[in-house]
Amino acid sequence: MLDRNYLRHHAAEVRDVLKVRGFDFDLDRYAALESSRKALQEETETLQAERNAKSRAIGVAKARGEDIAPRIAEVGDLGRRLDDARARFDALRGEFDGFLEGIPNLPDGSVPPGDSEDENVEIRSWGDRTVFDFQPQDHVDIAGRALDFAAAARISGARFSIMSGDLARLHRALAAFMLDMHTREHGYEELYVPYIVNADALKGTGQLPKFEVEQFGIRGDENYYLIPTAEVPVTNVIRDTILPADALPLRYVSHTPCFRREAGTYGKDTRGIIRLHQFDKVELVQVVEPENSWDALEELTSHAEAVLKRLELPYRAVVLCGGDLGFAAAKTIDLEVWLPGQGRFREISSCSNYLDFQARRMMARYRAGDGTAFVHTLNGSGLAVGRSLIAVLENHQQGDGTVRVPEALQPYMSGTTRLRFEKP
RNA sequence: GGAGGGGUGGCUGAGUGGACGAAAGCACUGGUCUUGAAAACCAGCGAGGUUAACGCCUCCCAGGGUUCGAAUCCCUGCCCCUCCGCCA
Repeated sequence: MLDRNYLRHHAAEVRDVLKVRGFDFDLDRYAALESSRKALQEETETLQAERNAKSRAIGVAKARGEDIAPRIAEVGDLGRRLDDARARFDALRGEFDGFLEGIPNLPDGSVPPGDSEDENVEIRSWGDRTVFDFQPQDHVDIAGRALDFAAAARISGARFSIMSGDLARLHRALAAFMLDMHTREHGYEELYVPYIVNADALKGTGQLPKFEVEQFGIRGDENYYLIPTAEVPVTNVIRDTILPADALPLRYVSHTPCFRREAGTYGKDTRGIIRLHQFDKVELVQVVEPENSWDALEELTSHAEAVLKRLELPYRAVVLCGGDLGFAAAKTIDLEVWLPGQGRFREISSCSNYLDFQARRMMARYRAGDGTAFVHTLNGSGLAVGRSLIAVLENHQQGDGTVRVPEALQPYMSGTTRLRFEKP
């Protein structure tokens, strides 16, 4: 949610900045809503003030033992007029709130223009694209019988998977490794959180009301949803709170499954486990003082990068262009890992600074000097576990059909250095 | 699932339908005193909206209702606690 007060004085500027992300801010509608708001608020509050004054006078008169009947008569239809004004004001406010909730965050000045991911800008890269002296396979062929889509389809449907044996174990090892690294080396506190959240939580982080179709709702209960990312429960930990200044920064890491409808992606990434309705992710969340959030974005991104390096996976970092930027983010740096099976870089982490956009929706504040101020929130994948699994399989495959277990993962695999998966 | 008891500021906790955004204590901030600190004393101290400002408005879990007037009375929901039952 944008700052209403800022919007009031910089509406035209906001419209121009939002063009960077291809959002059309309706200045006329905004002006109309704002002027109605002002008129209705004034009318309502004037009537309230009048009612308060008269009621108070009745109280005083009664205490003195005077006859209050004439005073009550004087109130007349004030109550009805007030109810009427308030009803109109409430209706307008609902409309206004809906309008404001639908406005995405302002992109930072450093966000490059562009309409699609093709216009994202690479800012750095690490490692060389893996080369093979044999014909590399993709993760589906490497994993062989350890990946069962047919059974998953029978149980659940398309875009689900079942992993077995060493593959399931490798998946678990990746998550455990990431959690340990972030808690022991990067100063994050591990959180175990609910996988089902209410609508307010999703509203707080910005998935609702605009992206309802991408969420899995719980049947029979409009208010409950499966989490699309740990960002939702973890960031909402601070909803409706005023944190003491010395509590910041908060650094949380959480491993959860993520559930996404993947609406609008039919026919895309249908092979393998690149895009599923359910996948695991280790998520990093930071809550910081406003002046530190840009440094925090760099830091958080470097924490995610550290995982890729330790797993010996070549990657590049790109800044998302305006058109590719998520609704709530002011700036996002994606980490893309090299996938030999696809011959291209694919997103494996998305690190964003939301500034006070989420904090404003969540009413998450801290004590700053005399008063309170909204915190800044950030998050990033550290990393997506399923895609990390793909990357390990494809980058560390050997000519003899085995997969080398990177040294960092070996302690989590009882020292195993090579994996061999049964072929169908 | 059954029975009962509760939700009031950062915390504890008073609050009779009328001067209550709300006693008191703790915590916190400033001051006096002190070589310094502690103690004591004095003062300040919830959040949000709106306004150029004075001010006005809203908020005592949430939503309805009664009333000239609701923290207070009524209804519904949510959450917490205790006991019983069930359960991993």
